[in-house]
This record gives sequence, C-alpha cells and structure tokens, in this order.
Amino acid sequence: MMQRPPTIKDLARALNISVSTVSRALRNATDINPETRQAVLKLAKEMEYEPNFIAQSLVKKQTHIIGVVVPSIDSNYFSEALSGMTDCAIEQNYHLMICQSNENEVLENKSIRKLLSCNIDGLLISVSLQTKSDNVIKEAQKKHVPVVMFDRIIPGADCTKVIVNEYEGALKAVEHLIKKGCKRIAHIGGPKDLSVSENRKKGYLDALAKHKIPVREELIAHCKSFEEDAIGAIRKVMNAKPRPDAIFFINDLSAITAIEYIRRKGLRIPEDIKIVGFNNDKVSNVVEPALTTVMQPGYEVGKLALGVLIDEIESKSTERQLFELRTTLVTRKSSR
Amino acid sequence: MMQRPPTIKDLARALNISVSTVSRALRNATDINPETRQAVLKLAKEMEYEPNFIAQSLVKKQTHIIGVVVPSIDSNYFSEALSGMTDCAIEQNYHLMICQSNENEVLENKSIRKLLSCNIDGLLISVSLQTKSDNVIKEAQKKHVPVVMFDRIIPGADCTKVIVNEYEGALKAVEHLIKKGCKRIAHIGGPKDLSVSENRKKGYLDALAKHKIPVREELIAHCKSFEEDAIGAIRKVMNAKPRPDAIFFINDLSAITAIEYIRRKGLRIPEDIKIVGFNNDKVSNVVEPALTTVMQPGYEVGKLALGVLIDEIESKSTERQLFELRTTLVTRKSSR
DNA sequence: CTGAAAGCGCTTACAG
DNA sequence: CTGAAAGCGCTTACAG
Repeated sequence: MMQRPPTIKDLARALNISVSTVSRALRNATDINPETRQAVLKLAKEMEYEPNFIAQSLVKKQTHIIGVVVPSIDSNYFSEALSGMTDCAIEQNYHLMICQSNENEVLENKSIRKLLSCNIDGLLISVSLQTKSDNVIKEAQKKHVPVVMFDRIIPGADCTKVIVNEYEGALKAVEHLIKKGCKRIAHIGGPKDLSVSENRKKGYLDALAKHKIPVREELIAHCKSFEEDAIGAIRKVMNAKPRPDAIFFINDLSAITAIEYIRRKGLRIPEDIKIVGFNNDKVSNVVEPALTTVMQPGYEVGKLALGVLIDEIESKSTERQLFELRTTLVTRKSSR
Repeated sequence: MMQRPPTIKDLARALNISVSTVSRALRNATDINPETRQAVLKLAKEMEYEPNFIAQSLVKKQTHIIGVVVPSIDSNYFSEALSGMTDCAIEQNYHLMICQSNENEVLENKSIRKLLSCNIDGLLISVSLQTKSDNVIKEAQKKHVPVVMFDRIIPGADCTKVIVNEYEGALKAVEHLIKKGCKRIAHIGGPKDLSVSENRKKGYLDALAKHKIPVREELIAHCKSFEEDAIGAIRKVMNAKPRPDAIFFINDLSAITAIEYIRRKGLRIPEDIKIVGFNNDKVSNVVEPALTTVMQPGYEVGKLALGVLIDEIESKSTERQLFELRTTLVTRKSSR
C-alpha cells in the first residue's frame, strides 16, 4: 500500500523514463511518442494518479482560484448569484473562494487581502453598503489580479461591471400599473442614499413623467431599513387623500406586509388597489393575492460576471466593460 | 518598481542574510536573534512582503482550504449554514471552496473529486437527495482528508456528523398545539422517503401518542415536492370530518399557501384553526396572521460543523462524533 | 543564532 | 522524441 498519493516521480520510476517525459505525456504535449504517452496514461489511471494542483499552481503562477466577496451569502439575491457562479466555475474548471463582508468595509478589506494572499487569479466583488473607496480594488489590480464588480458596484471604479437595470425594471412595473388604468400610484422606497433605492425610485418617477402623471409627495414614503418599519411608510401613503389606487414597493416583503393592512381598510386587491413588489421571492407566488413583482436575474448575473472575469484572466485583456442585464416583470393577481 | 511581489529571497538579499534566517524570522521561531528578527519584519513591511500561500502549502502539505459541498447554495437553510461557515473560516484562517450538487449525485462526486485534487485539508458535505453511497467519502478518508457531514447525512457513514434535531422540533410544535387545546391536529408532510419528512412526521406522531390522541389517517397528507402541490394536500385534510382544529406543516411556504384556503372556507386563524410552519422564513413574520414556526439554527450548524472539522484536521483525531443542535419554537399569532 | 542544502511536485527551456 | 537541469517560493533538518 502506498501511503501518500502517487507523483509523476513514481510514474517515471515505474516506467523507467524521466519525469519530464511523464509530465509531457500527461499534458497532451505534441512532441511525445504516442506509445510512451499511452503507457503513461494507462499507468496513471491504474495508480489513480492525480496531478498535484498546488505544485502546478506554484510553477505556472496561476491557481485557477477566483475570490468572491459579497455583502452576505445568506440573502436571496446574492445566494442566487453565487449559485450561478458556482455552476459556471465547475464547468470552466475554476474554483471559488467565497467571503462575506457582512456589510462591513473593514471586514471586506480583510477578506480581499486574504484572498490576494491565496494568489487568486481574479476577484469578483459586490461591495458593502459602507464601501466608498476602491483602494483595495486598485491594490488587486496592481498585483495584476483582474477585478469584476457585480450588482453593488462603485460607479467610479476602473474595472468591468455587471449590473441589473433596476431602473428599467421599476419603470416597466409602474408603466404596467399605468396601463391598467391606475392614476394615483404610490411608491414605498428603501433606505435613502442607497443606489438600489434611488434607481428604483427614479424608474417610478420617470414612468409617471413619461405618462404626464404629476408626482404627489404624499404618495412617496421610504423605509429606513429594508424589512422593518414598512408599515409606517404604508400607513403614510394610504392616508393620502385621495388614496392611492396602486403601490409600487421596493421589495416583496414590504408588499406582503401591506396586503393585510389594505384588507383591514376594507379595500380589495387588485380591484380597489393594485400592488407590485420587487425581487420575485418564492413567497410572492404563494401569498394571496399572488404578487406581481420584478424578477432580477441573480443567477445570470453570477454566471455572466464569472464568465467575463475568466475572459479577462485568460486573454489578459484590460478593456473595461459594462454589462447590464434586464429584469422581467412577473404579472400576477395583485395587479390584474 | 518591482514587477513581481517580493519573496523571501528578495528580503534575504536586501539584508545580506540567508533565506533560512528570513524564513525563521518571519514565522516566529525561537532560535532567532531578536534584532535580526526586527530587521526582517521591518523590511517585510516596507516591501509589502506577503508569504506565498501556494509555496507554503506545497512544503507543509496543508492548504488551509476546506471543501464544502451542499445540495444548493440558493436555499434559505443552506445559505445560512454557508454563512456560518464563512464567518468561522475567516476567523480561524481557513478558506472555503464551495460547490453545489444541484441534488445530483454524479455532479456531487465530480465536485468532491475536484476538491480533493485541490488538496483540501478537510471536507464538509451535506448530501444530495439522490445520494445513497458513501464511496466518495471513503475515497477522501483514504487520502487522509477528514470529512464532516452536516444536515443531510448518510446515517451509516463513518464520520463526524452535525445535525438538527428536527424530530424534537416537530414534537415541540405539536405539543404546543395540544397545550393550546387542539384535539384534531393534521399534518401536511413533505415528499415521502426523505429523512426530513420522516423525522418531522415522527415528531408529530409521537406527540400525539404521548398525549394519547389517536392518529387519524385522513388528517395526514404528503406533498410530492416541497413547494408545489401543497394545495392538494391541504384540501385533503380540510375535508376530513370533523375538520382539523390545527395543522402542522412541513414548511412555512405550504403553511402560507393554506392561509388563504382556510380563510375562503370562512374559518378564522387562530380562533377556528391554528397553524404552525417549519423553517422560520423571513416572510413568516410578515404574513397575516404571523406564522408560528420551528426555527432551525442553520448559521450555528455551519459554524459548528466547520469548527469540529478544523478540530479534526488540527488534532488529527479520528474519533467520530454526533452533534445534534436543537430547534426553537417561534410562537406567533397563527397559534395563539 | 545562522547558513548551505535538500526537498515539496510540478513545468519548461535546452541539448541531444 | 527524450532526459538532465533549473526553477517556482517556501520550510526544515543538519552542521557549525
């Protein structure tokens, strides 16, 4: 019994040839006798030889490891993106090292530095809410590690970016309500100063403008955080006179919170008031009424971001690109 | 300007000492002159020296990389576990390589083998629904890679396991309903033959037995898949005569699906019928009525599983252990 | 306390 | 087509 896994040395000895020849046979080089090659491959299989990835990395100076940093793994959207990346990685023979910043810039920087010290071939990052500076990104690039930002980007950063056009998603959602005949469309937004909140609100405002519907400030309210205190914002817009005939929400959970509030007011959804969420959470199809919502292609974002990064790694291209994926409006009963 | 990152060779040359001495100074060895040590450390800082992780791995024959395989990254429960592992990993100076099997045993095996060829120091796995054999686990162990299974385990496998006592969670949930005075408690189960389904159903049955409540088959129904076709199962149990006064669901989504069905029947929750879910999805606190549910400590499972694996890696212990974490019953309006 | 040497497992010019 | 040699960046006995 062999205690340790076999190496090319073991193969070479067993076949009475040199390690260089074994190495060449293994990696499909052209200048190798087909018979020698077959013999090596056969023995390699028998001995269950596996190339030592670490040793290869050291000499080739590339690890095929890609570092990924997201704000939180445990979030609907990011876990979808990670899923896309992971599937793509295994296909393309890359490996992912995933870290989360927990929305903390210090931890984010620490994670990136740790990843860099692992000699990652590339970095995929979606920045924390706190992150303003792209210094660590520059650090990576100085080490010739290509960087691709996705979803939560730093607009000024000098790297390729993959984002979702949430603005257009919001615009489509609100135009859908307008086509349904709604005239007094309210908006429950997310925390101010966040690009997601701003993009979606801008879509809302532009849809109104496009259809010459005046903006009424009393129909707009913001949640301080994403999931809590939605009820305060809902109460505010529902108290407007005349009351809204539709509400476009920053996310599905706040929309679902509103369903019961609206029911208590004696109003029917969608007859008296239509509602639209954002995200297409699984539950949006389970609640009653089923929720119309804007689906973001998280899985595709992940897949594309990784694909683009691999292209940069392999072609050593330094061209910066901006990829924008589109949302899909999923219409259900809540806006029929 | 230095084109490539500095190595210990560069440090040695600059200080006119040998690489062995630099190496010792860097890693805190005892047999080193404190002054030499200071000088090396100072220069290392100035030159922004970072030890080459790959080179270290090659000589030390350990990578500090842990391979993780889950059925799907993009699932509430597993993303929580991954989150716990990730936080734990960075603290303990390990790195995670995460793969997903997409519930496919072939892909699972492929992922494990890829991870092994990366010389992972340990393997953390939650197996796919298809997986029956622990062959690949044995393969890993033959290579002296410790394995810890979590959540979805192969009962017979010879390795340390970290699981959640779902049985007890279900038992507590049903006893809670019994204490509330319910006499005709129904159960909507998950796909048959799945250990999750079986464990939770057993908790239900044992709670009834413990309180001498007879089991009525017409109050038990199974969903074929987790999220779809819940409505058929709900209809079945709601048609039992006399009708149930409580339902214990396999998960929150099926419970939420039932809310509207029950409302349409003209029944009130919780007055006429109480309901309890499983998982504590975010939405369970947003729906009306807010859902009583069983919380599984996914984050803690991840943290513990990784901690235990690291212990095995570092102490080279081969003792097999079984860790069982407990659920928490979160009582809300739907069962008051 | 320090240095020279060997080695981790592989790849890749270079000579033949 | 094949082999000897050098090297990737580090660690670790071994001598001194």
